[in-house]
Amino acid sequence: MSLDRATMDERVPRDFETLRTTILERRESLPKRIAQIAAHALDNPDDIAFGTAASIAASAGVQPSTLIRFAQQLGFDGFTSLQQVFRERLRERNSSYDERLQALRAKAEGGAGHRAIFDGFVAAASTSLNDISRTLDDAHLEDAISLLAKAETIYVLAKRRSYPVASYIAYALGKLKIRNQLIESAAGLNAEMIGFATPADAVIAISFSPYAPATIEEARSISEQGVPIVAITDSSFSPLAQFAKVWFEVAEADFAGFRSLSATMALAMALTVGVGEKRRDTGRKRKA
Amino acid sequence: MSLDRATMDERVPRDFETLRTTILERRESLPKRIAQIAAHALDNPDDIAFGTAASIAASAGVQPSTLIRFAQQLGFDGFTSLQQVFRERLRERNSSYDERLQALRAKAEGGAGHRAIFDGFVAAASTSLNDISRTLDDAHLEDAISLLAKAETIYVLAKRRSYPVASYIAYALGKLKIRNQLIESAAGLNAEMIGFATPADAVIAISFSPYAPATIEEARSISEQGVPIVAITDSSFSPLAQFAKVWFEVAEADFAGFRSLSATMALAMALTVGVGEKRRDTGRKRKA
DNA sequence: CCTGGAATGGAATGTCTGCCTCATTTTTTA
DNA sequence: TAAAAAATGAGGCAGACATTCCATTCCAGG
Repeated sequence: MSLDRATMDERVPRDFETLRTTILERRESLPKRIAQIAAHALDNPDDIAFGTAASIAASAGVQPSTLIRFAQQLGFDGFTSLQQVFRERLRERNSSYDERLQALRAKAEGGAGHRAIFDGFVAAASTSLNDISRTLDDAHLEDAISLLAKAETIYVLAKRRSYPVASYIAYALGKLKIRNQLIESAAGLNAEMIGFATPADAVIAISFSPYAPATIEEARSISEQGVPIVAITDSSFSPLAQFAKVWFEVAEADFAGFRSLSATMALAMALTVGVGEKRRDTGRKRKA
Repeated sequence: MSLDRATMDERVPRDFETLRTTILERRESLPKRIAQIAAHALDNPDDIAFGTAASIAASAGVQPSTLIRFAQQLGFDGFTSLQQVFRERLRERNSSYDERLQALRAKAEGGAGHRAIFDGFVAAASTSLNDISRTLDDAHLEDAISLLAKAETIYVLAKRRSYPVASYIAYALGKLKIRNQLIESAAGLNAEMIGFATPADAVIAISFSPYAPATIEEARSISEQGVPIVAITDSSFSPLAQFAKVWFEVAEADFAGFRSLSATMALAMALTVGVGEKRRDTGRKRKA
């Protein structure tokens, strides 16, 4: 009993990723019905893991025998061995994101020592990132970037808890050679600084509850001068929202009374780099 | 055809969590062999999902018929329906952390528009958090917190990219009523400020490659005064590490040339709140 | 110590499984 | 266009499967 060389030389994919890559590589060269199964398999891996050859074949619209031929073509000795790979994928895949977070939170609440505190902040940051990734509105992002990209100078306005974000935005804008002005409260010259802003400029204002009165006041004053504002805040009732042309609602999780900044940071970076890219593109177009 | 009332009234657990709870509730009242299976099922849910009645029974050390009786006792009409619940659990559990990150990264690389940039930063932040969660040394954390908790004044030293973290630490320490001094470069009075520090104080210094020369220089000068330093940096070759009593290696992922700050932030928060807690505890002990 | 009923073990059963084979169709090659 | 090769469909078969049934064991109550 001897298998032909081609079959023997072929390494049988033992893990899902390899299998996936193999299938995608050969996609073009596969017979019609086999390709049909290949597509179905990659689209519904869970069905392959749990179904029977007959049920899978039916839902892929082919004969069971074709399914077996598909498996054999990949180097498996039958459908069952192929199925093992799909099952292993479910079995070995890490605990879900939620389970991981739950574990972290459990450690943070029940755990002793300072490691628990650390875990709590990591969990809060992860949760925040997860939330914003789900809820961020693409259109708002585009609008905000367009608005900021047109500005001559970008003013960055934030106090207290939000100030670290503002300082990072200022740093990043500087690195991208985008003219910007961080409005700090240090020297008490904010009113004068704000006075320089014109409708050709733009503002990134960041404030979360409890809103720093100074931030609100400055935002009002600068919006009355006709300067468009992009706001990052935490609810639609935020006083910042009413002054803003575009505003983002960012819900940050908190731990030990300190809210995370990770989601706000990610958004801030996206805005900054987005503006940088947009300016480069526009610049190129103008030159051309 | 009529089922007896007891069976009819009993709601069949349709999801894994309900099933789990039900089993744990009845644990005491279950016959020996059935309990044996119950324990095995909750300990090896994946095996129940994939195995056959015979294989599961064997690995639990019972007869297949007992397995079926177990399922029926829970209100299922057979082993197969019970198995569905275990399979559903695997099917519905969210895609793994890695898959989620890969998807984000894929979108960030392949995707168009500014959403891709945002996804990239979220992915970088998640990766960083994940990494630090794995690699952070609990002992270092304890050491650093002890060191900082004893300090009369905590000096916070960071420039450029790390400055946002420093400003957040300063903000948080302030909220916790812990005396601290942020060393900014603004007024050029850093040397004088540093001169005030004594060995009874402590420093949190943050710097990543390319290390801001000023930060290094100030760290050196302050350590020569005998002030202990807790450093957050990115490699053991960092010039900061040599001056530090305790140092943390934080590997931040980057996107579009900007490194994430999320891991550093989480660590910074943990240090800050950890010091706050330690001080409260010590205060209580002293009073008592 | 007996006894009735529940719990358990193990073999019997009928269904369904994966896989093979072979006839038929489609595609490729000459 | 004819012949050869590959791909496909469909039925059949051996084995594995979940389940049932019945004999045996265990255990509480008298």
